[in-house]
Amino acid sequence: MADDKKLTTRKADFSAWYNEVVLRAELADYSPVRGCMVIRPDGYGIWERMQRALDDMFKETGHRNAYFPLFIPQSFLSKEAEHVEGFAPETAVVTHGGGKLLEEPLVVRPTSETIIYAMFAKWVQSYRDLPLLINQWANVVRWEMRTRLFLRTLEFLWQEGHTAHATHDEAEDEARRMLGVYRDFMEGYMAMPVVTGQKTSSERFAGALRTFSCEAMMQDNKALQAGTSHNLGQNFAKAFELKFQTEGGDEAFAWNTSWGVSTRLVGGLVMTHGDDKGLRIPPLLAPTEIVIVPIWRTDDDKARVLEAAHRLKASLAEWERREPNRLRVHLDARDNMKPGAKYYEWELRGVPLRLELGPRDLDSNQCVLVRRDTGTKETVSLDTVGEDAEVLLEKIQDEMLIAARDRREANSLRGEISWERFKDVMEGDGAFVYAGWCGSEECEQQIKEETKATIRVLPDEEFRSSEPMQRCLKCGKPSTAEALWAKAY
RNA sequence: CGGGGCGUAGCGUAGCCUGGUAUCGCGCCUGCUUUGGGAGCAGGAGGUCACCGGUUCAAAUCCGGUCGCCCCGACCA
Repeated sequence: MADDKKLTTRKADFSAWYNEVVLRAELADYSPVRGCMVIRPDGYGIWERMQRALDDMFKETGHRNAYFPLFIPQSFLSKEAEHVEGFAPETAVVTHGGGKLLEEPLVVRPTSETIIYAMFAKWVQSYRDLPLLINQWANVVRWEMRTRLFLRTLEFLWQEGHTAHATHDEAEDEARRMLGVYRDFMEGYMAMPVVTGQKTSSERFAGALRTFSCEAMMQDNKALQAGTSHNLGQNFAKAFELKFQTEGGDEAFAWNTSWGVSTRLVGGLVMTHGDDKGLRIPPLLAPTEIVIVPIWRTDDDKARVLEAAHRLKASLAEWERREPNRLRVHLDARDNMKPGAKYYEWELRGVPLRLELGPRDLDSNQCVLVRRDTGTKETVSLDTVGEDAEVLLEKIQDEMLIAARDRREANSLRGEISWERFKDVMEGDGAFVYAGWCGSEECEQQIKEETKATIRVLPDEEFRSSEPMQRCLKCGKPSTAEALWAKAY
């Protein structure tokens, strides 16, 4: 009986643990359609908070939201050679409408570059129309072979930013800027540290000049590509006649960028912070930050504790915290469950702070605050609980990021590494390995075949090792770039 | 698409080999006692045994087929 209440541990089976947490914390459920998922209110609540934060950041950097159609004429996809090659195999295609065969099949968007740049071409005539900075929140469909809740489903929710610029350098700056926005969000809100850098040509987005990525380490030491930003060069502009007149009167193709993050981030959150008790949600993304669990013994106690708990909830919800928005508080007044059972449930659901309130507390005008991340308890006065809770939530947010970064660094390897040792590491517990690379696709490919590890990114300077790499991990020839190797989702 | 596993109540399962009234736990409903780390007792509701066909007096069980899901690989955010 105790057994089916316990989660599979991360150590015993990380993949099973992940599925159980997602299902039992009610983030999502399997749907009647293969490979598709239903995002339940607790999961969607996290996504909504992610959306809100990201959307504000996009607006601050000058972008505006728009919406483009779900259906894309099949011919559009074919206009950019690499793009069609990359995405055609995984598209869903509508061939019939209203019972009739369509003249041209419609692809359900796997991503919207083609239809968006076709529209940009209509809207841009002059350099004065640039830059054009657009974002859309949408669903997309990719017919994947194998799916996993949040990490890879046939349909998923995301945002895709699409911009057009007058010069290569402006586009490059934009792609870089948005990668930075992603990083700020992932670290600041998700408490999920990332390594940023550039993808090698084999991992580059289909149709892009350069792809930049944020890579996060999950608790099984595998990498999760959490967000990408692409400098598309003029590839799509040329395919869709996205031209403008320059200041000097010449005609030129625009330079594009695109960048996106998806509901996959929710999966990343689970695998970054979850523990063997369940989910741990960083306060800034938690739909509920504080759960009040009232405790009573007698009917008299029950009445006065519940009354006090309602008042406490109201006063916490009114608390004028320094950051915008009020404390998000839930009172668990269910009377058919004992407090202990409630504790387990809210721990599973990942609410960052639990507030216990019982007769003894009331008698001394106090309550108990329990942190979900560390399990530590502290007793605080009811007169100051709003401020105490606010301070504690900020602390939890900060310390979750520190803990996640410490874990990543503890599982990262730097410096000279032999090929044999590298293989052992990848066969064993896995790691982020910073190692030299000769720059050849052959070595990259061989390493992937032999170890399943891939180059996640050629890391940006701040992540690179203090000593430059001398030799390629595989072939021993002089290294041309430091690479971050890991197995990936 | 290859390999493996599985479809029995809301969830998890036993039964299948050897055909004969559908098993248990959790959850749910009612009542009483409980409530500071997963409550107890009593009573109760809930099932086209994935689907189609066959064999048989009789099929969850045997035979044939179909569908679906999960896990592991090749593809990918």
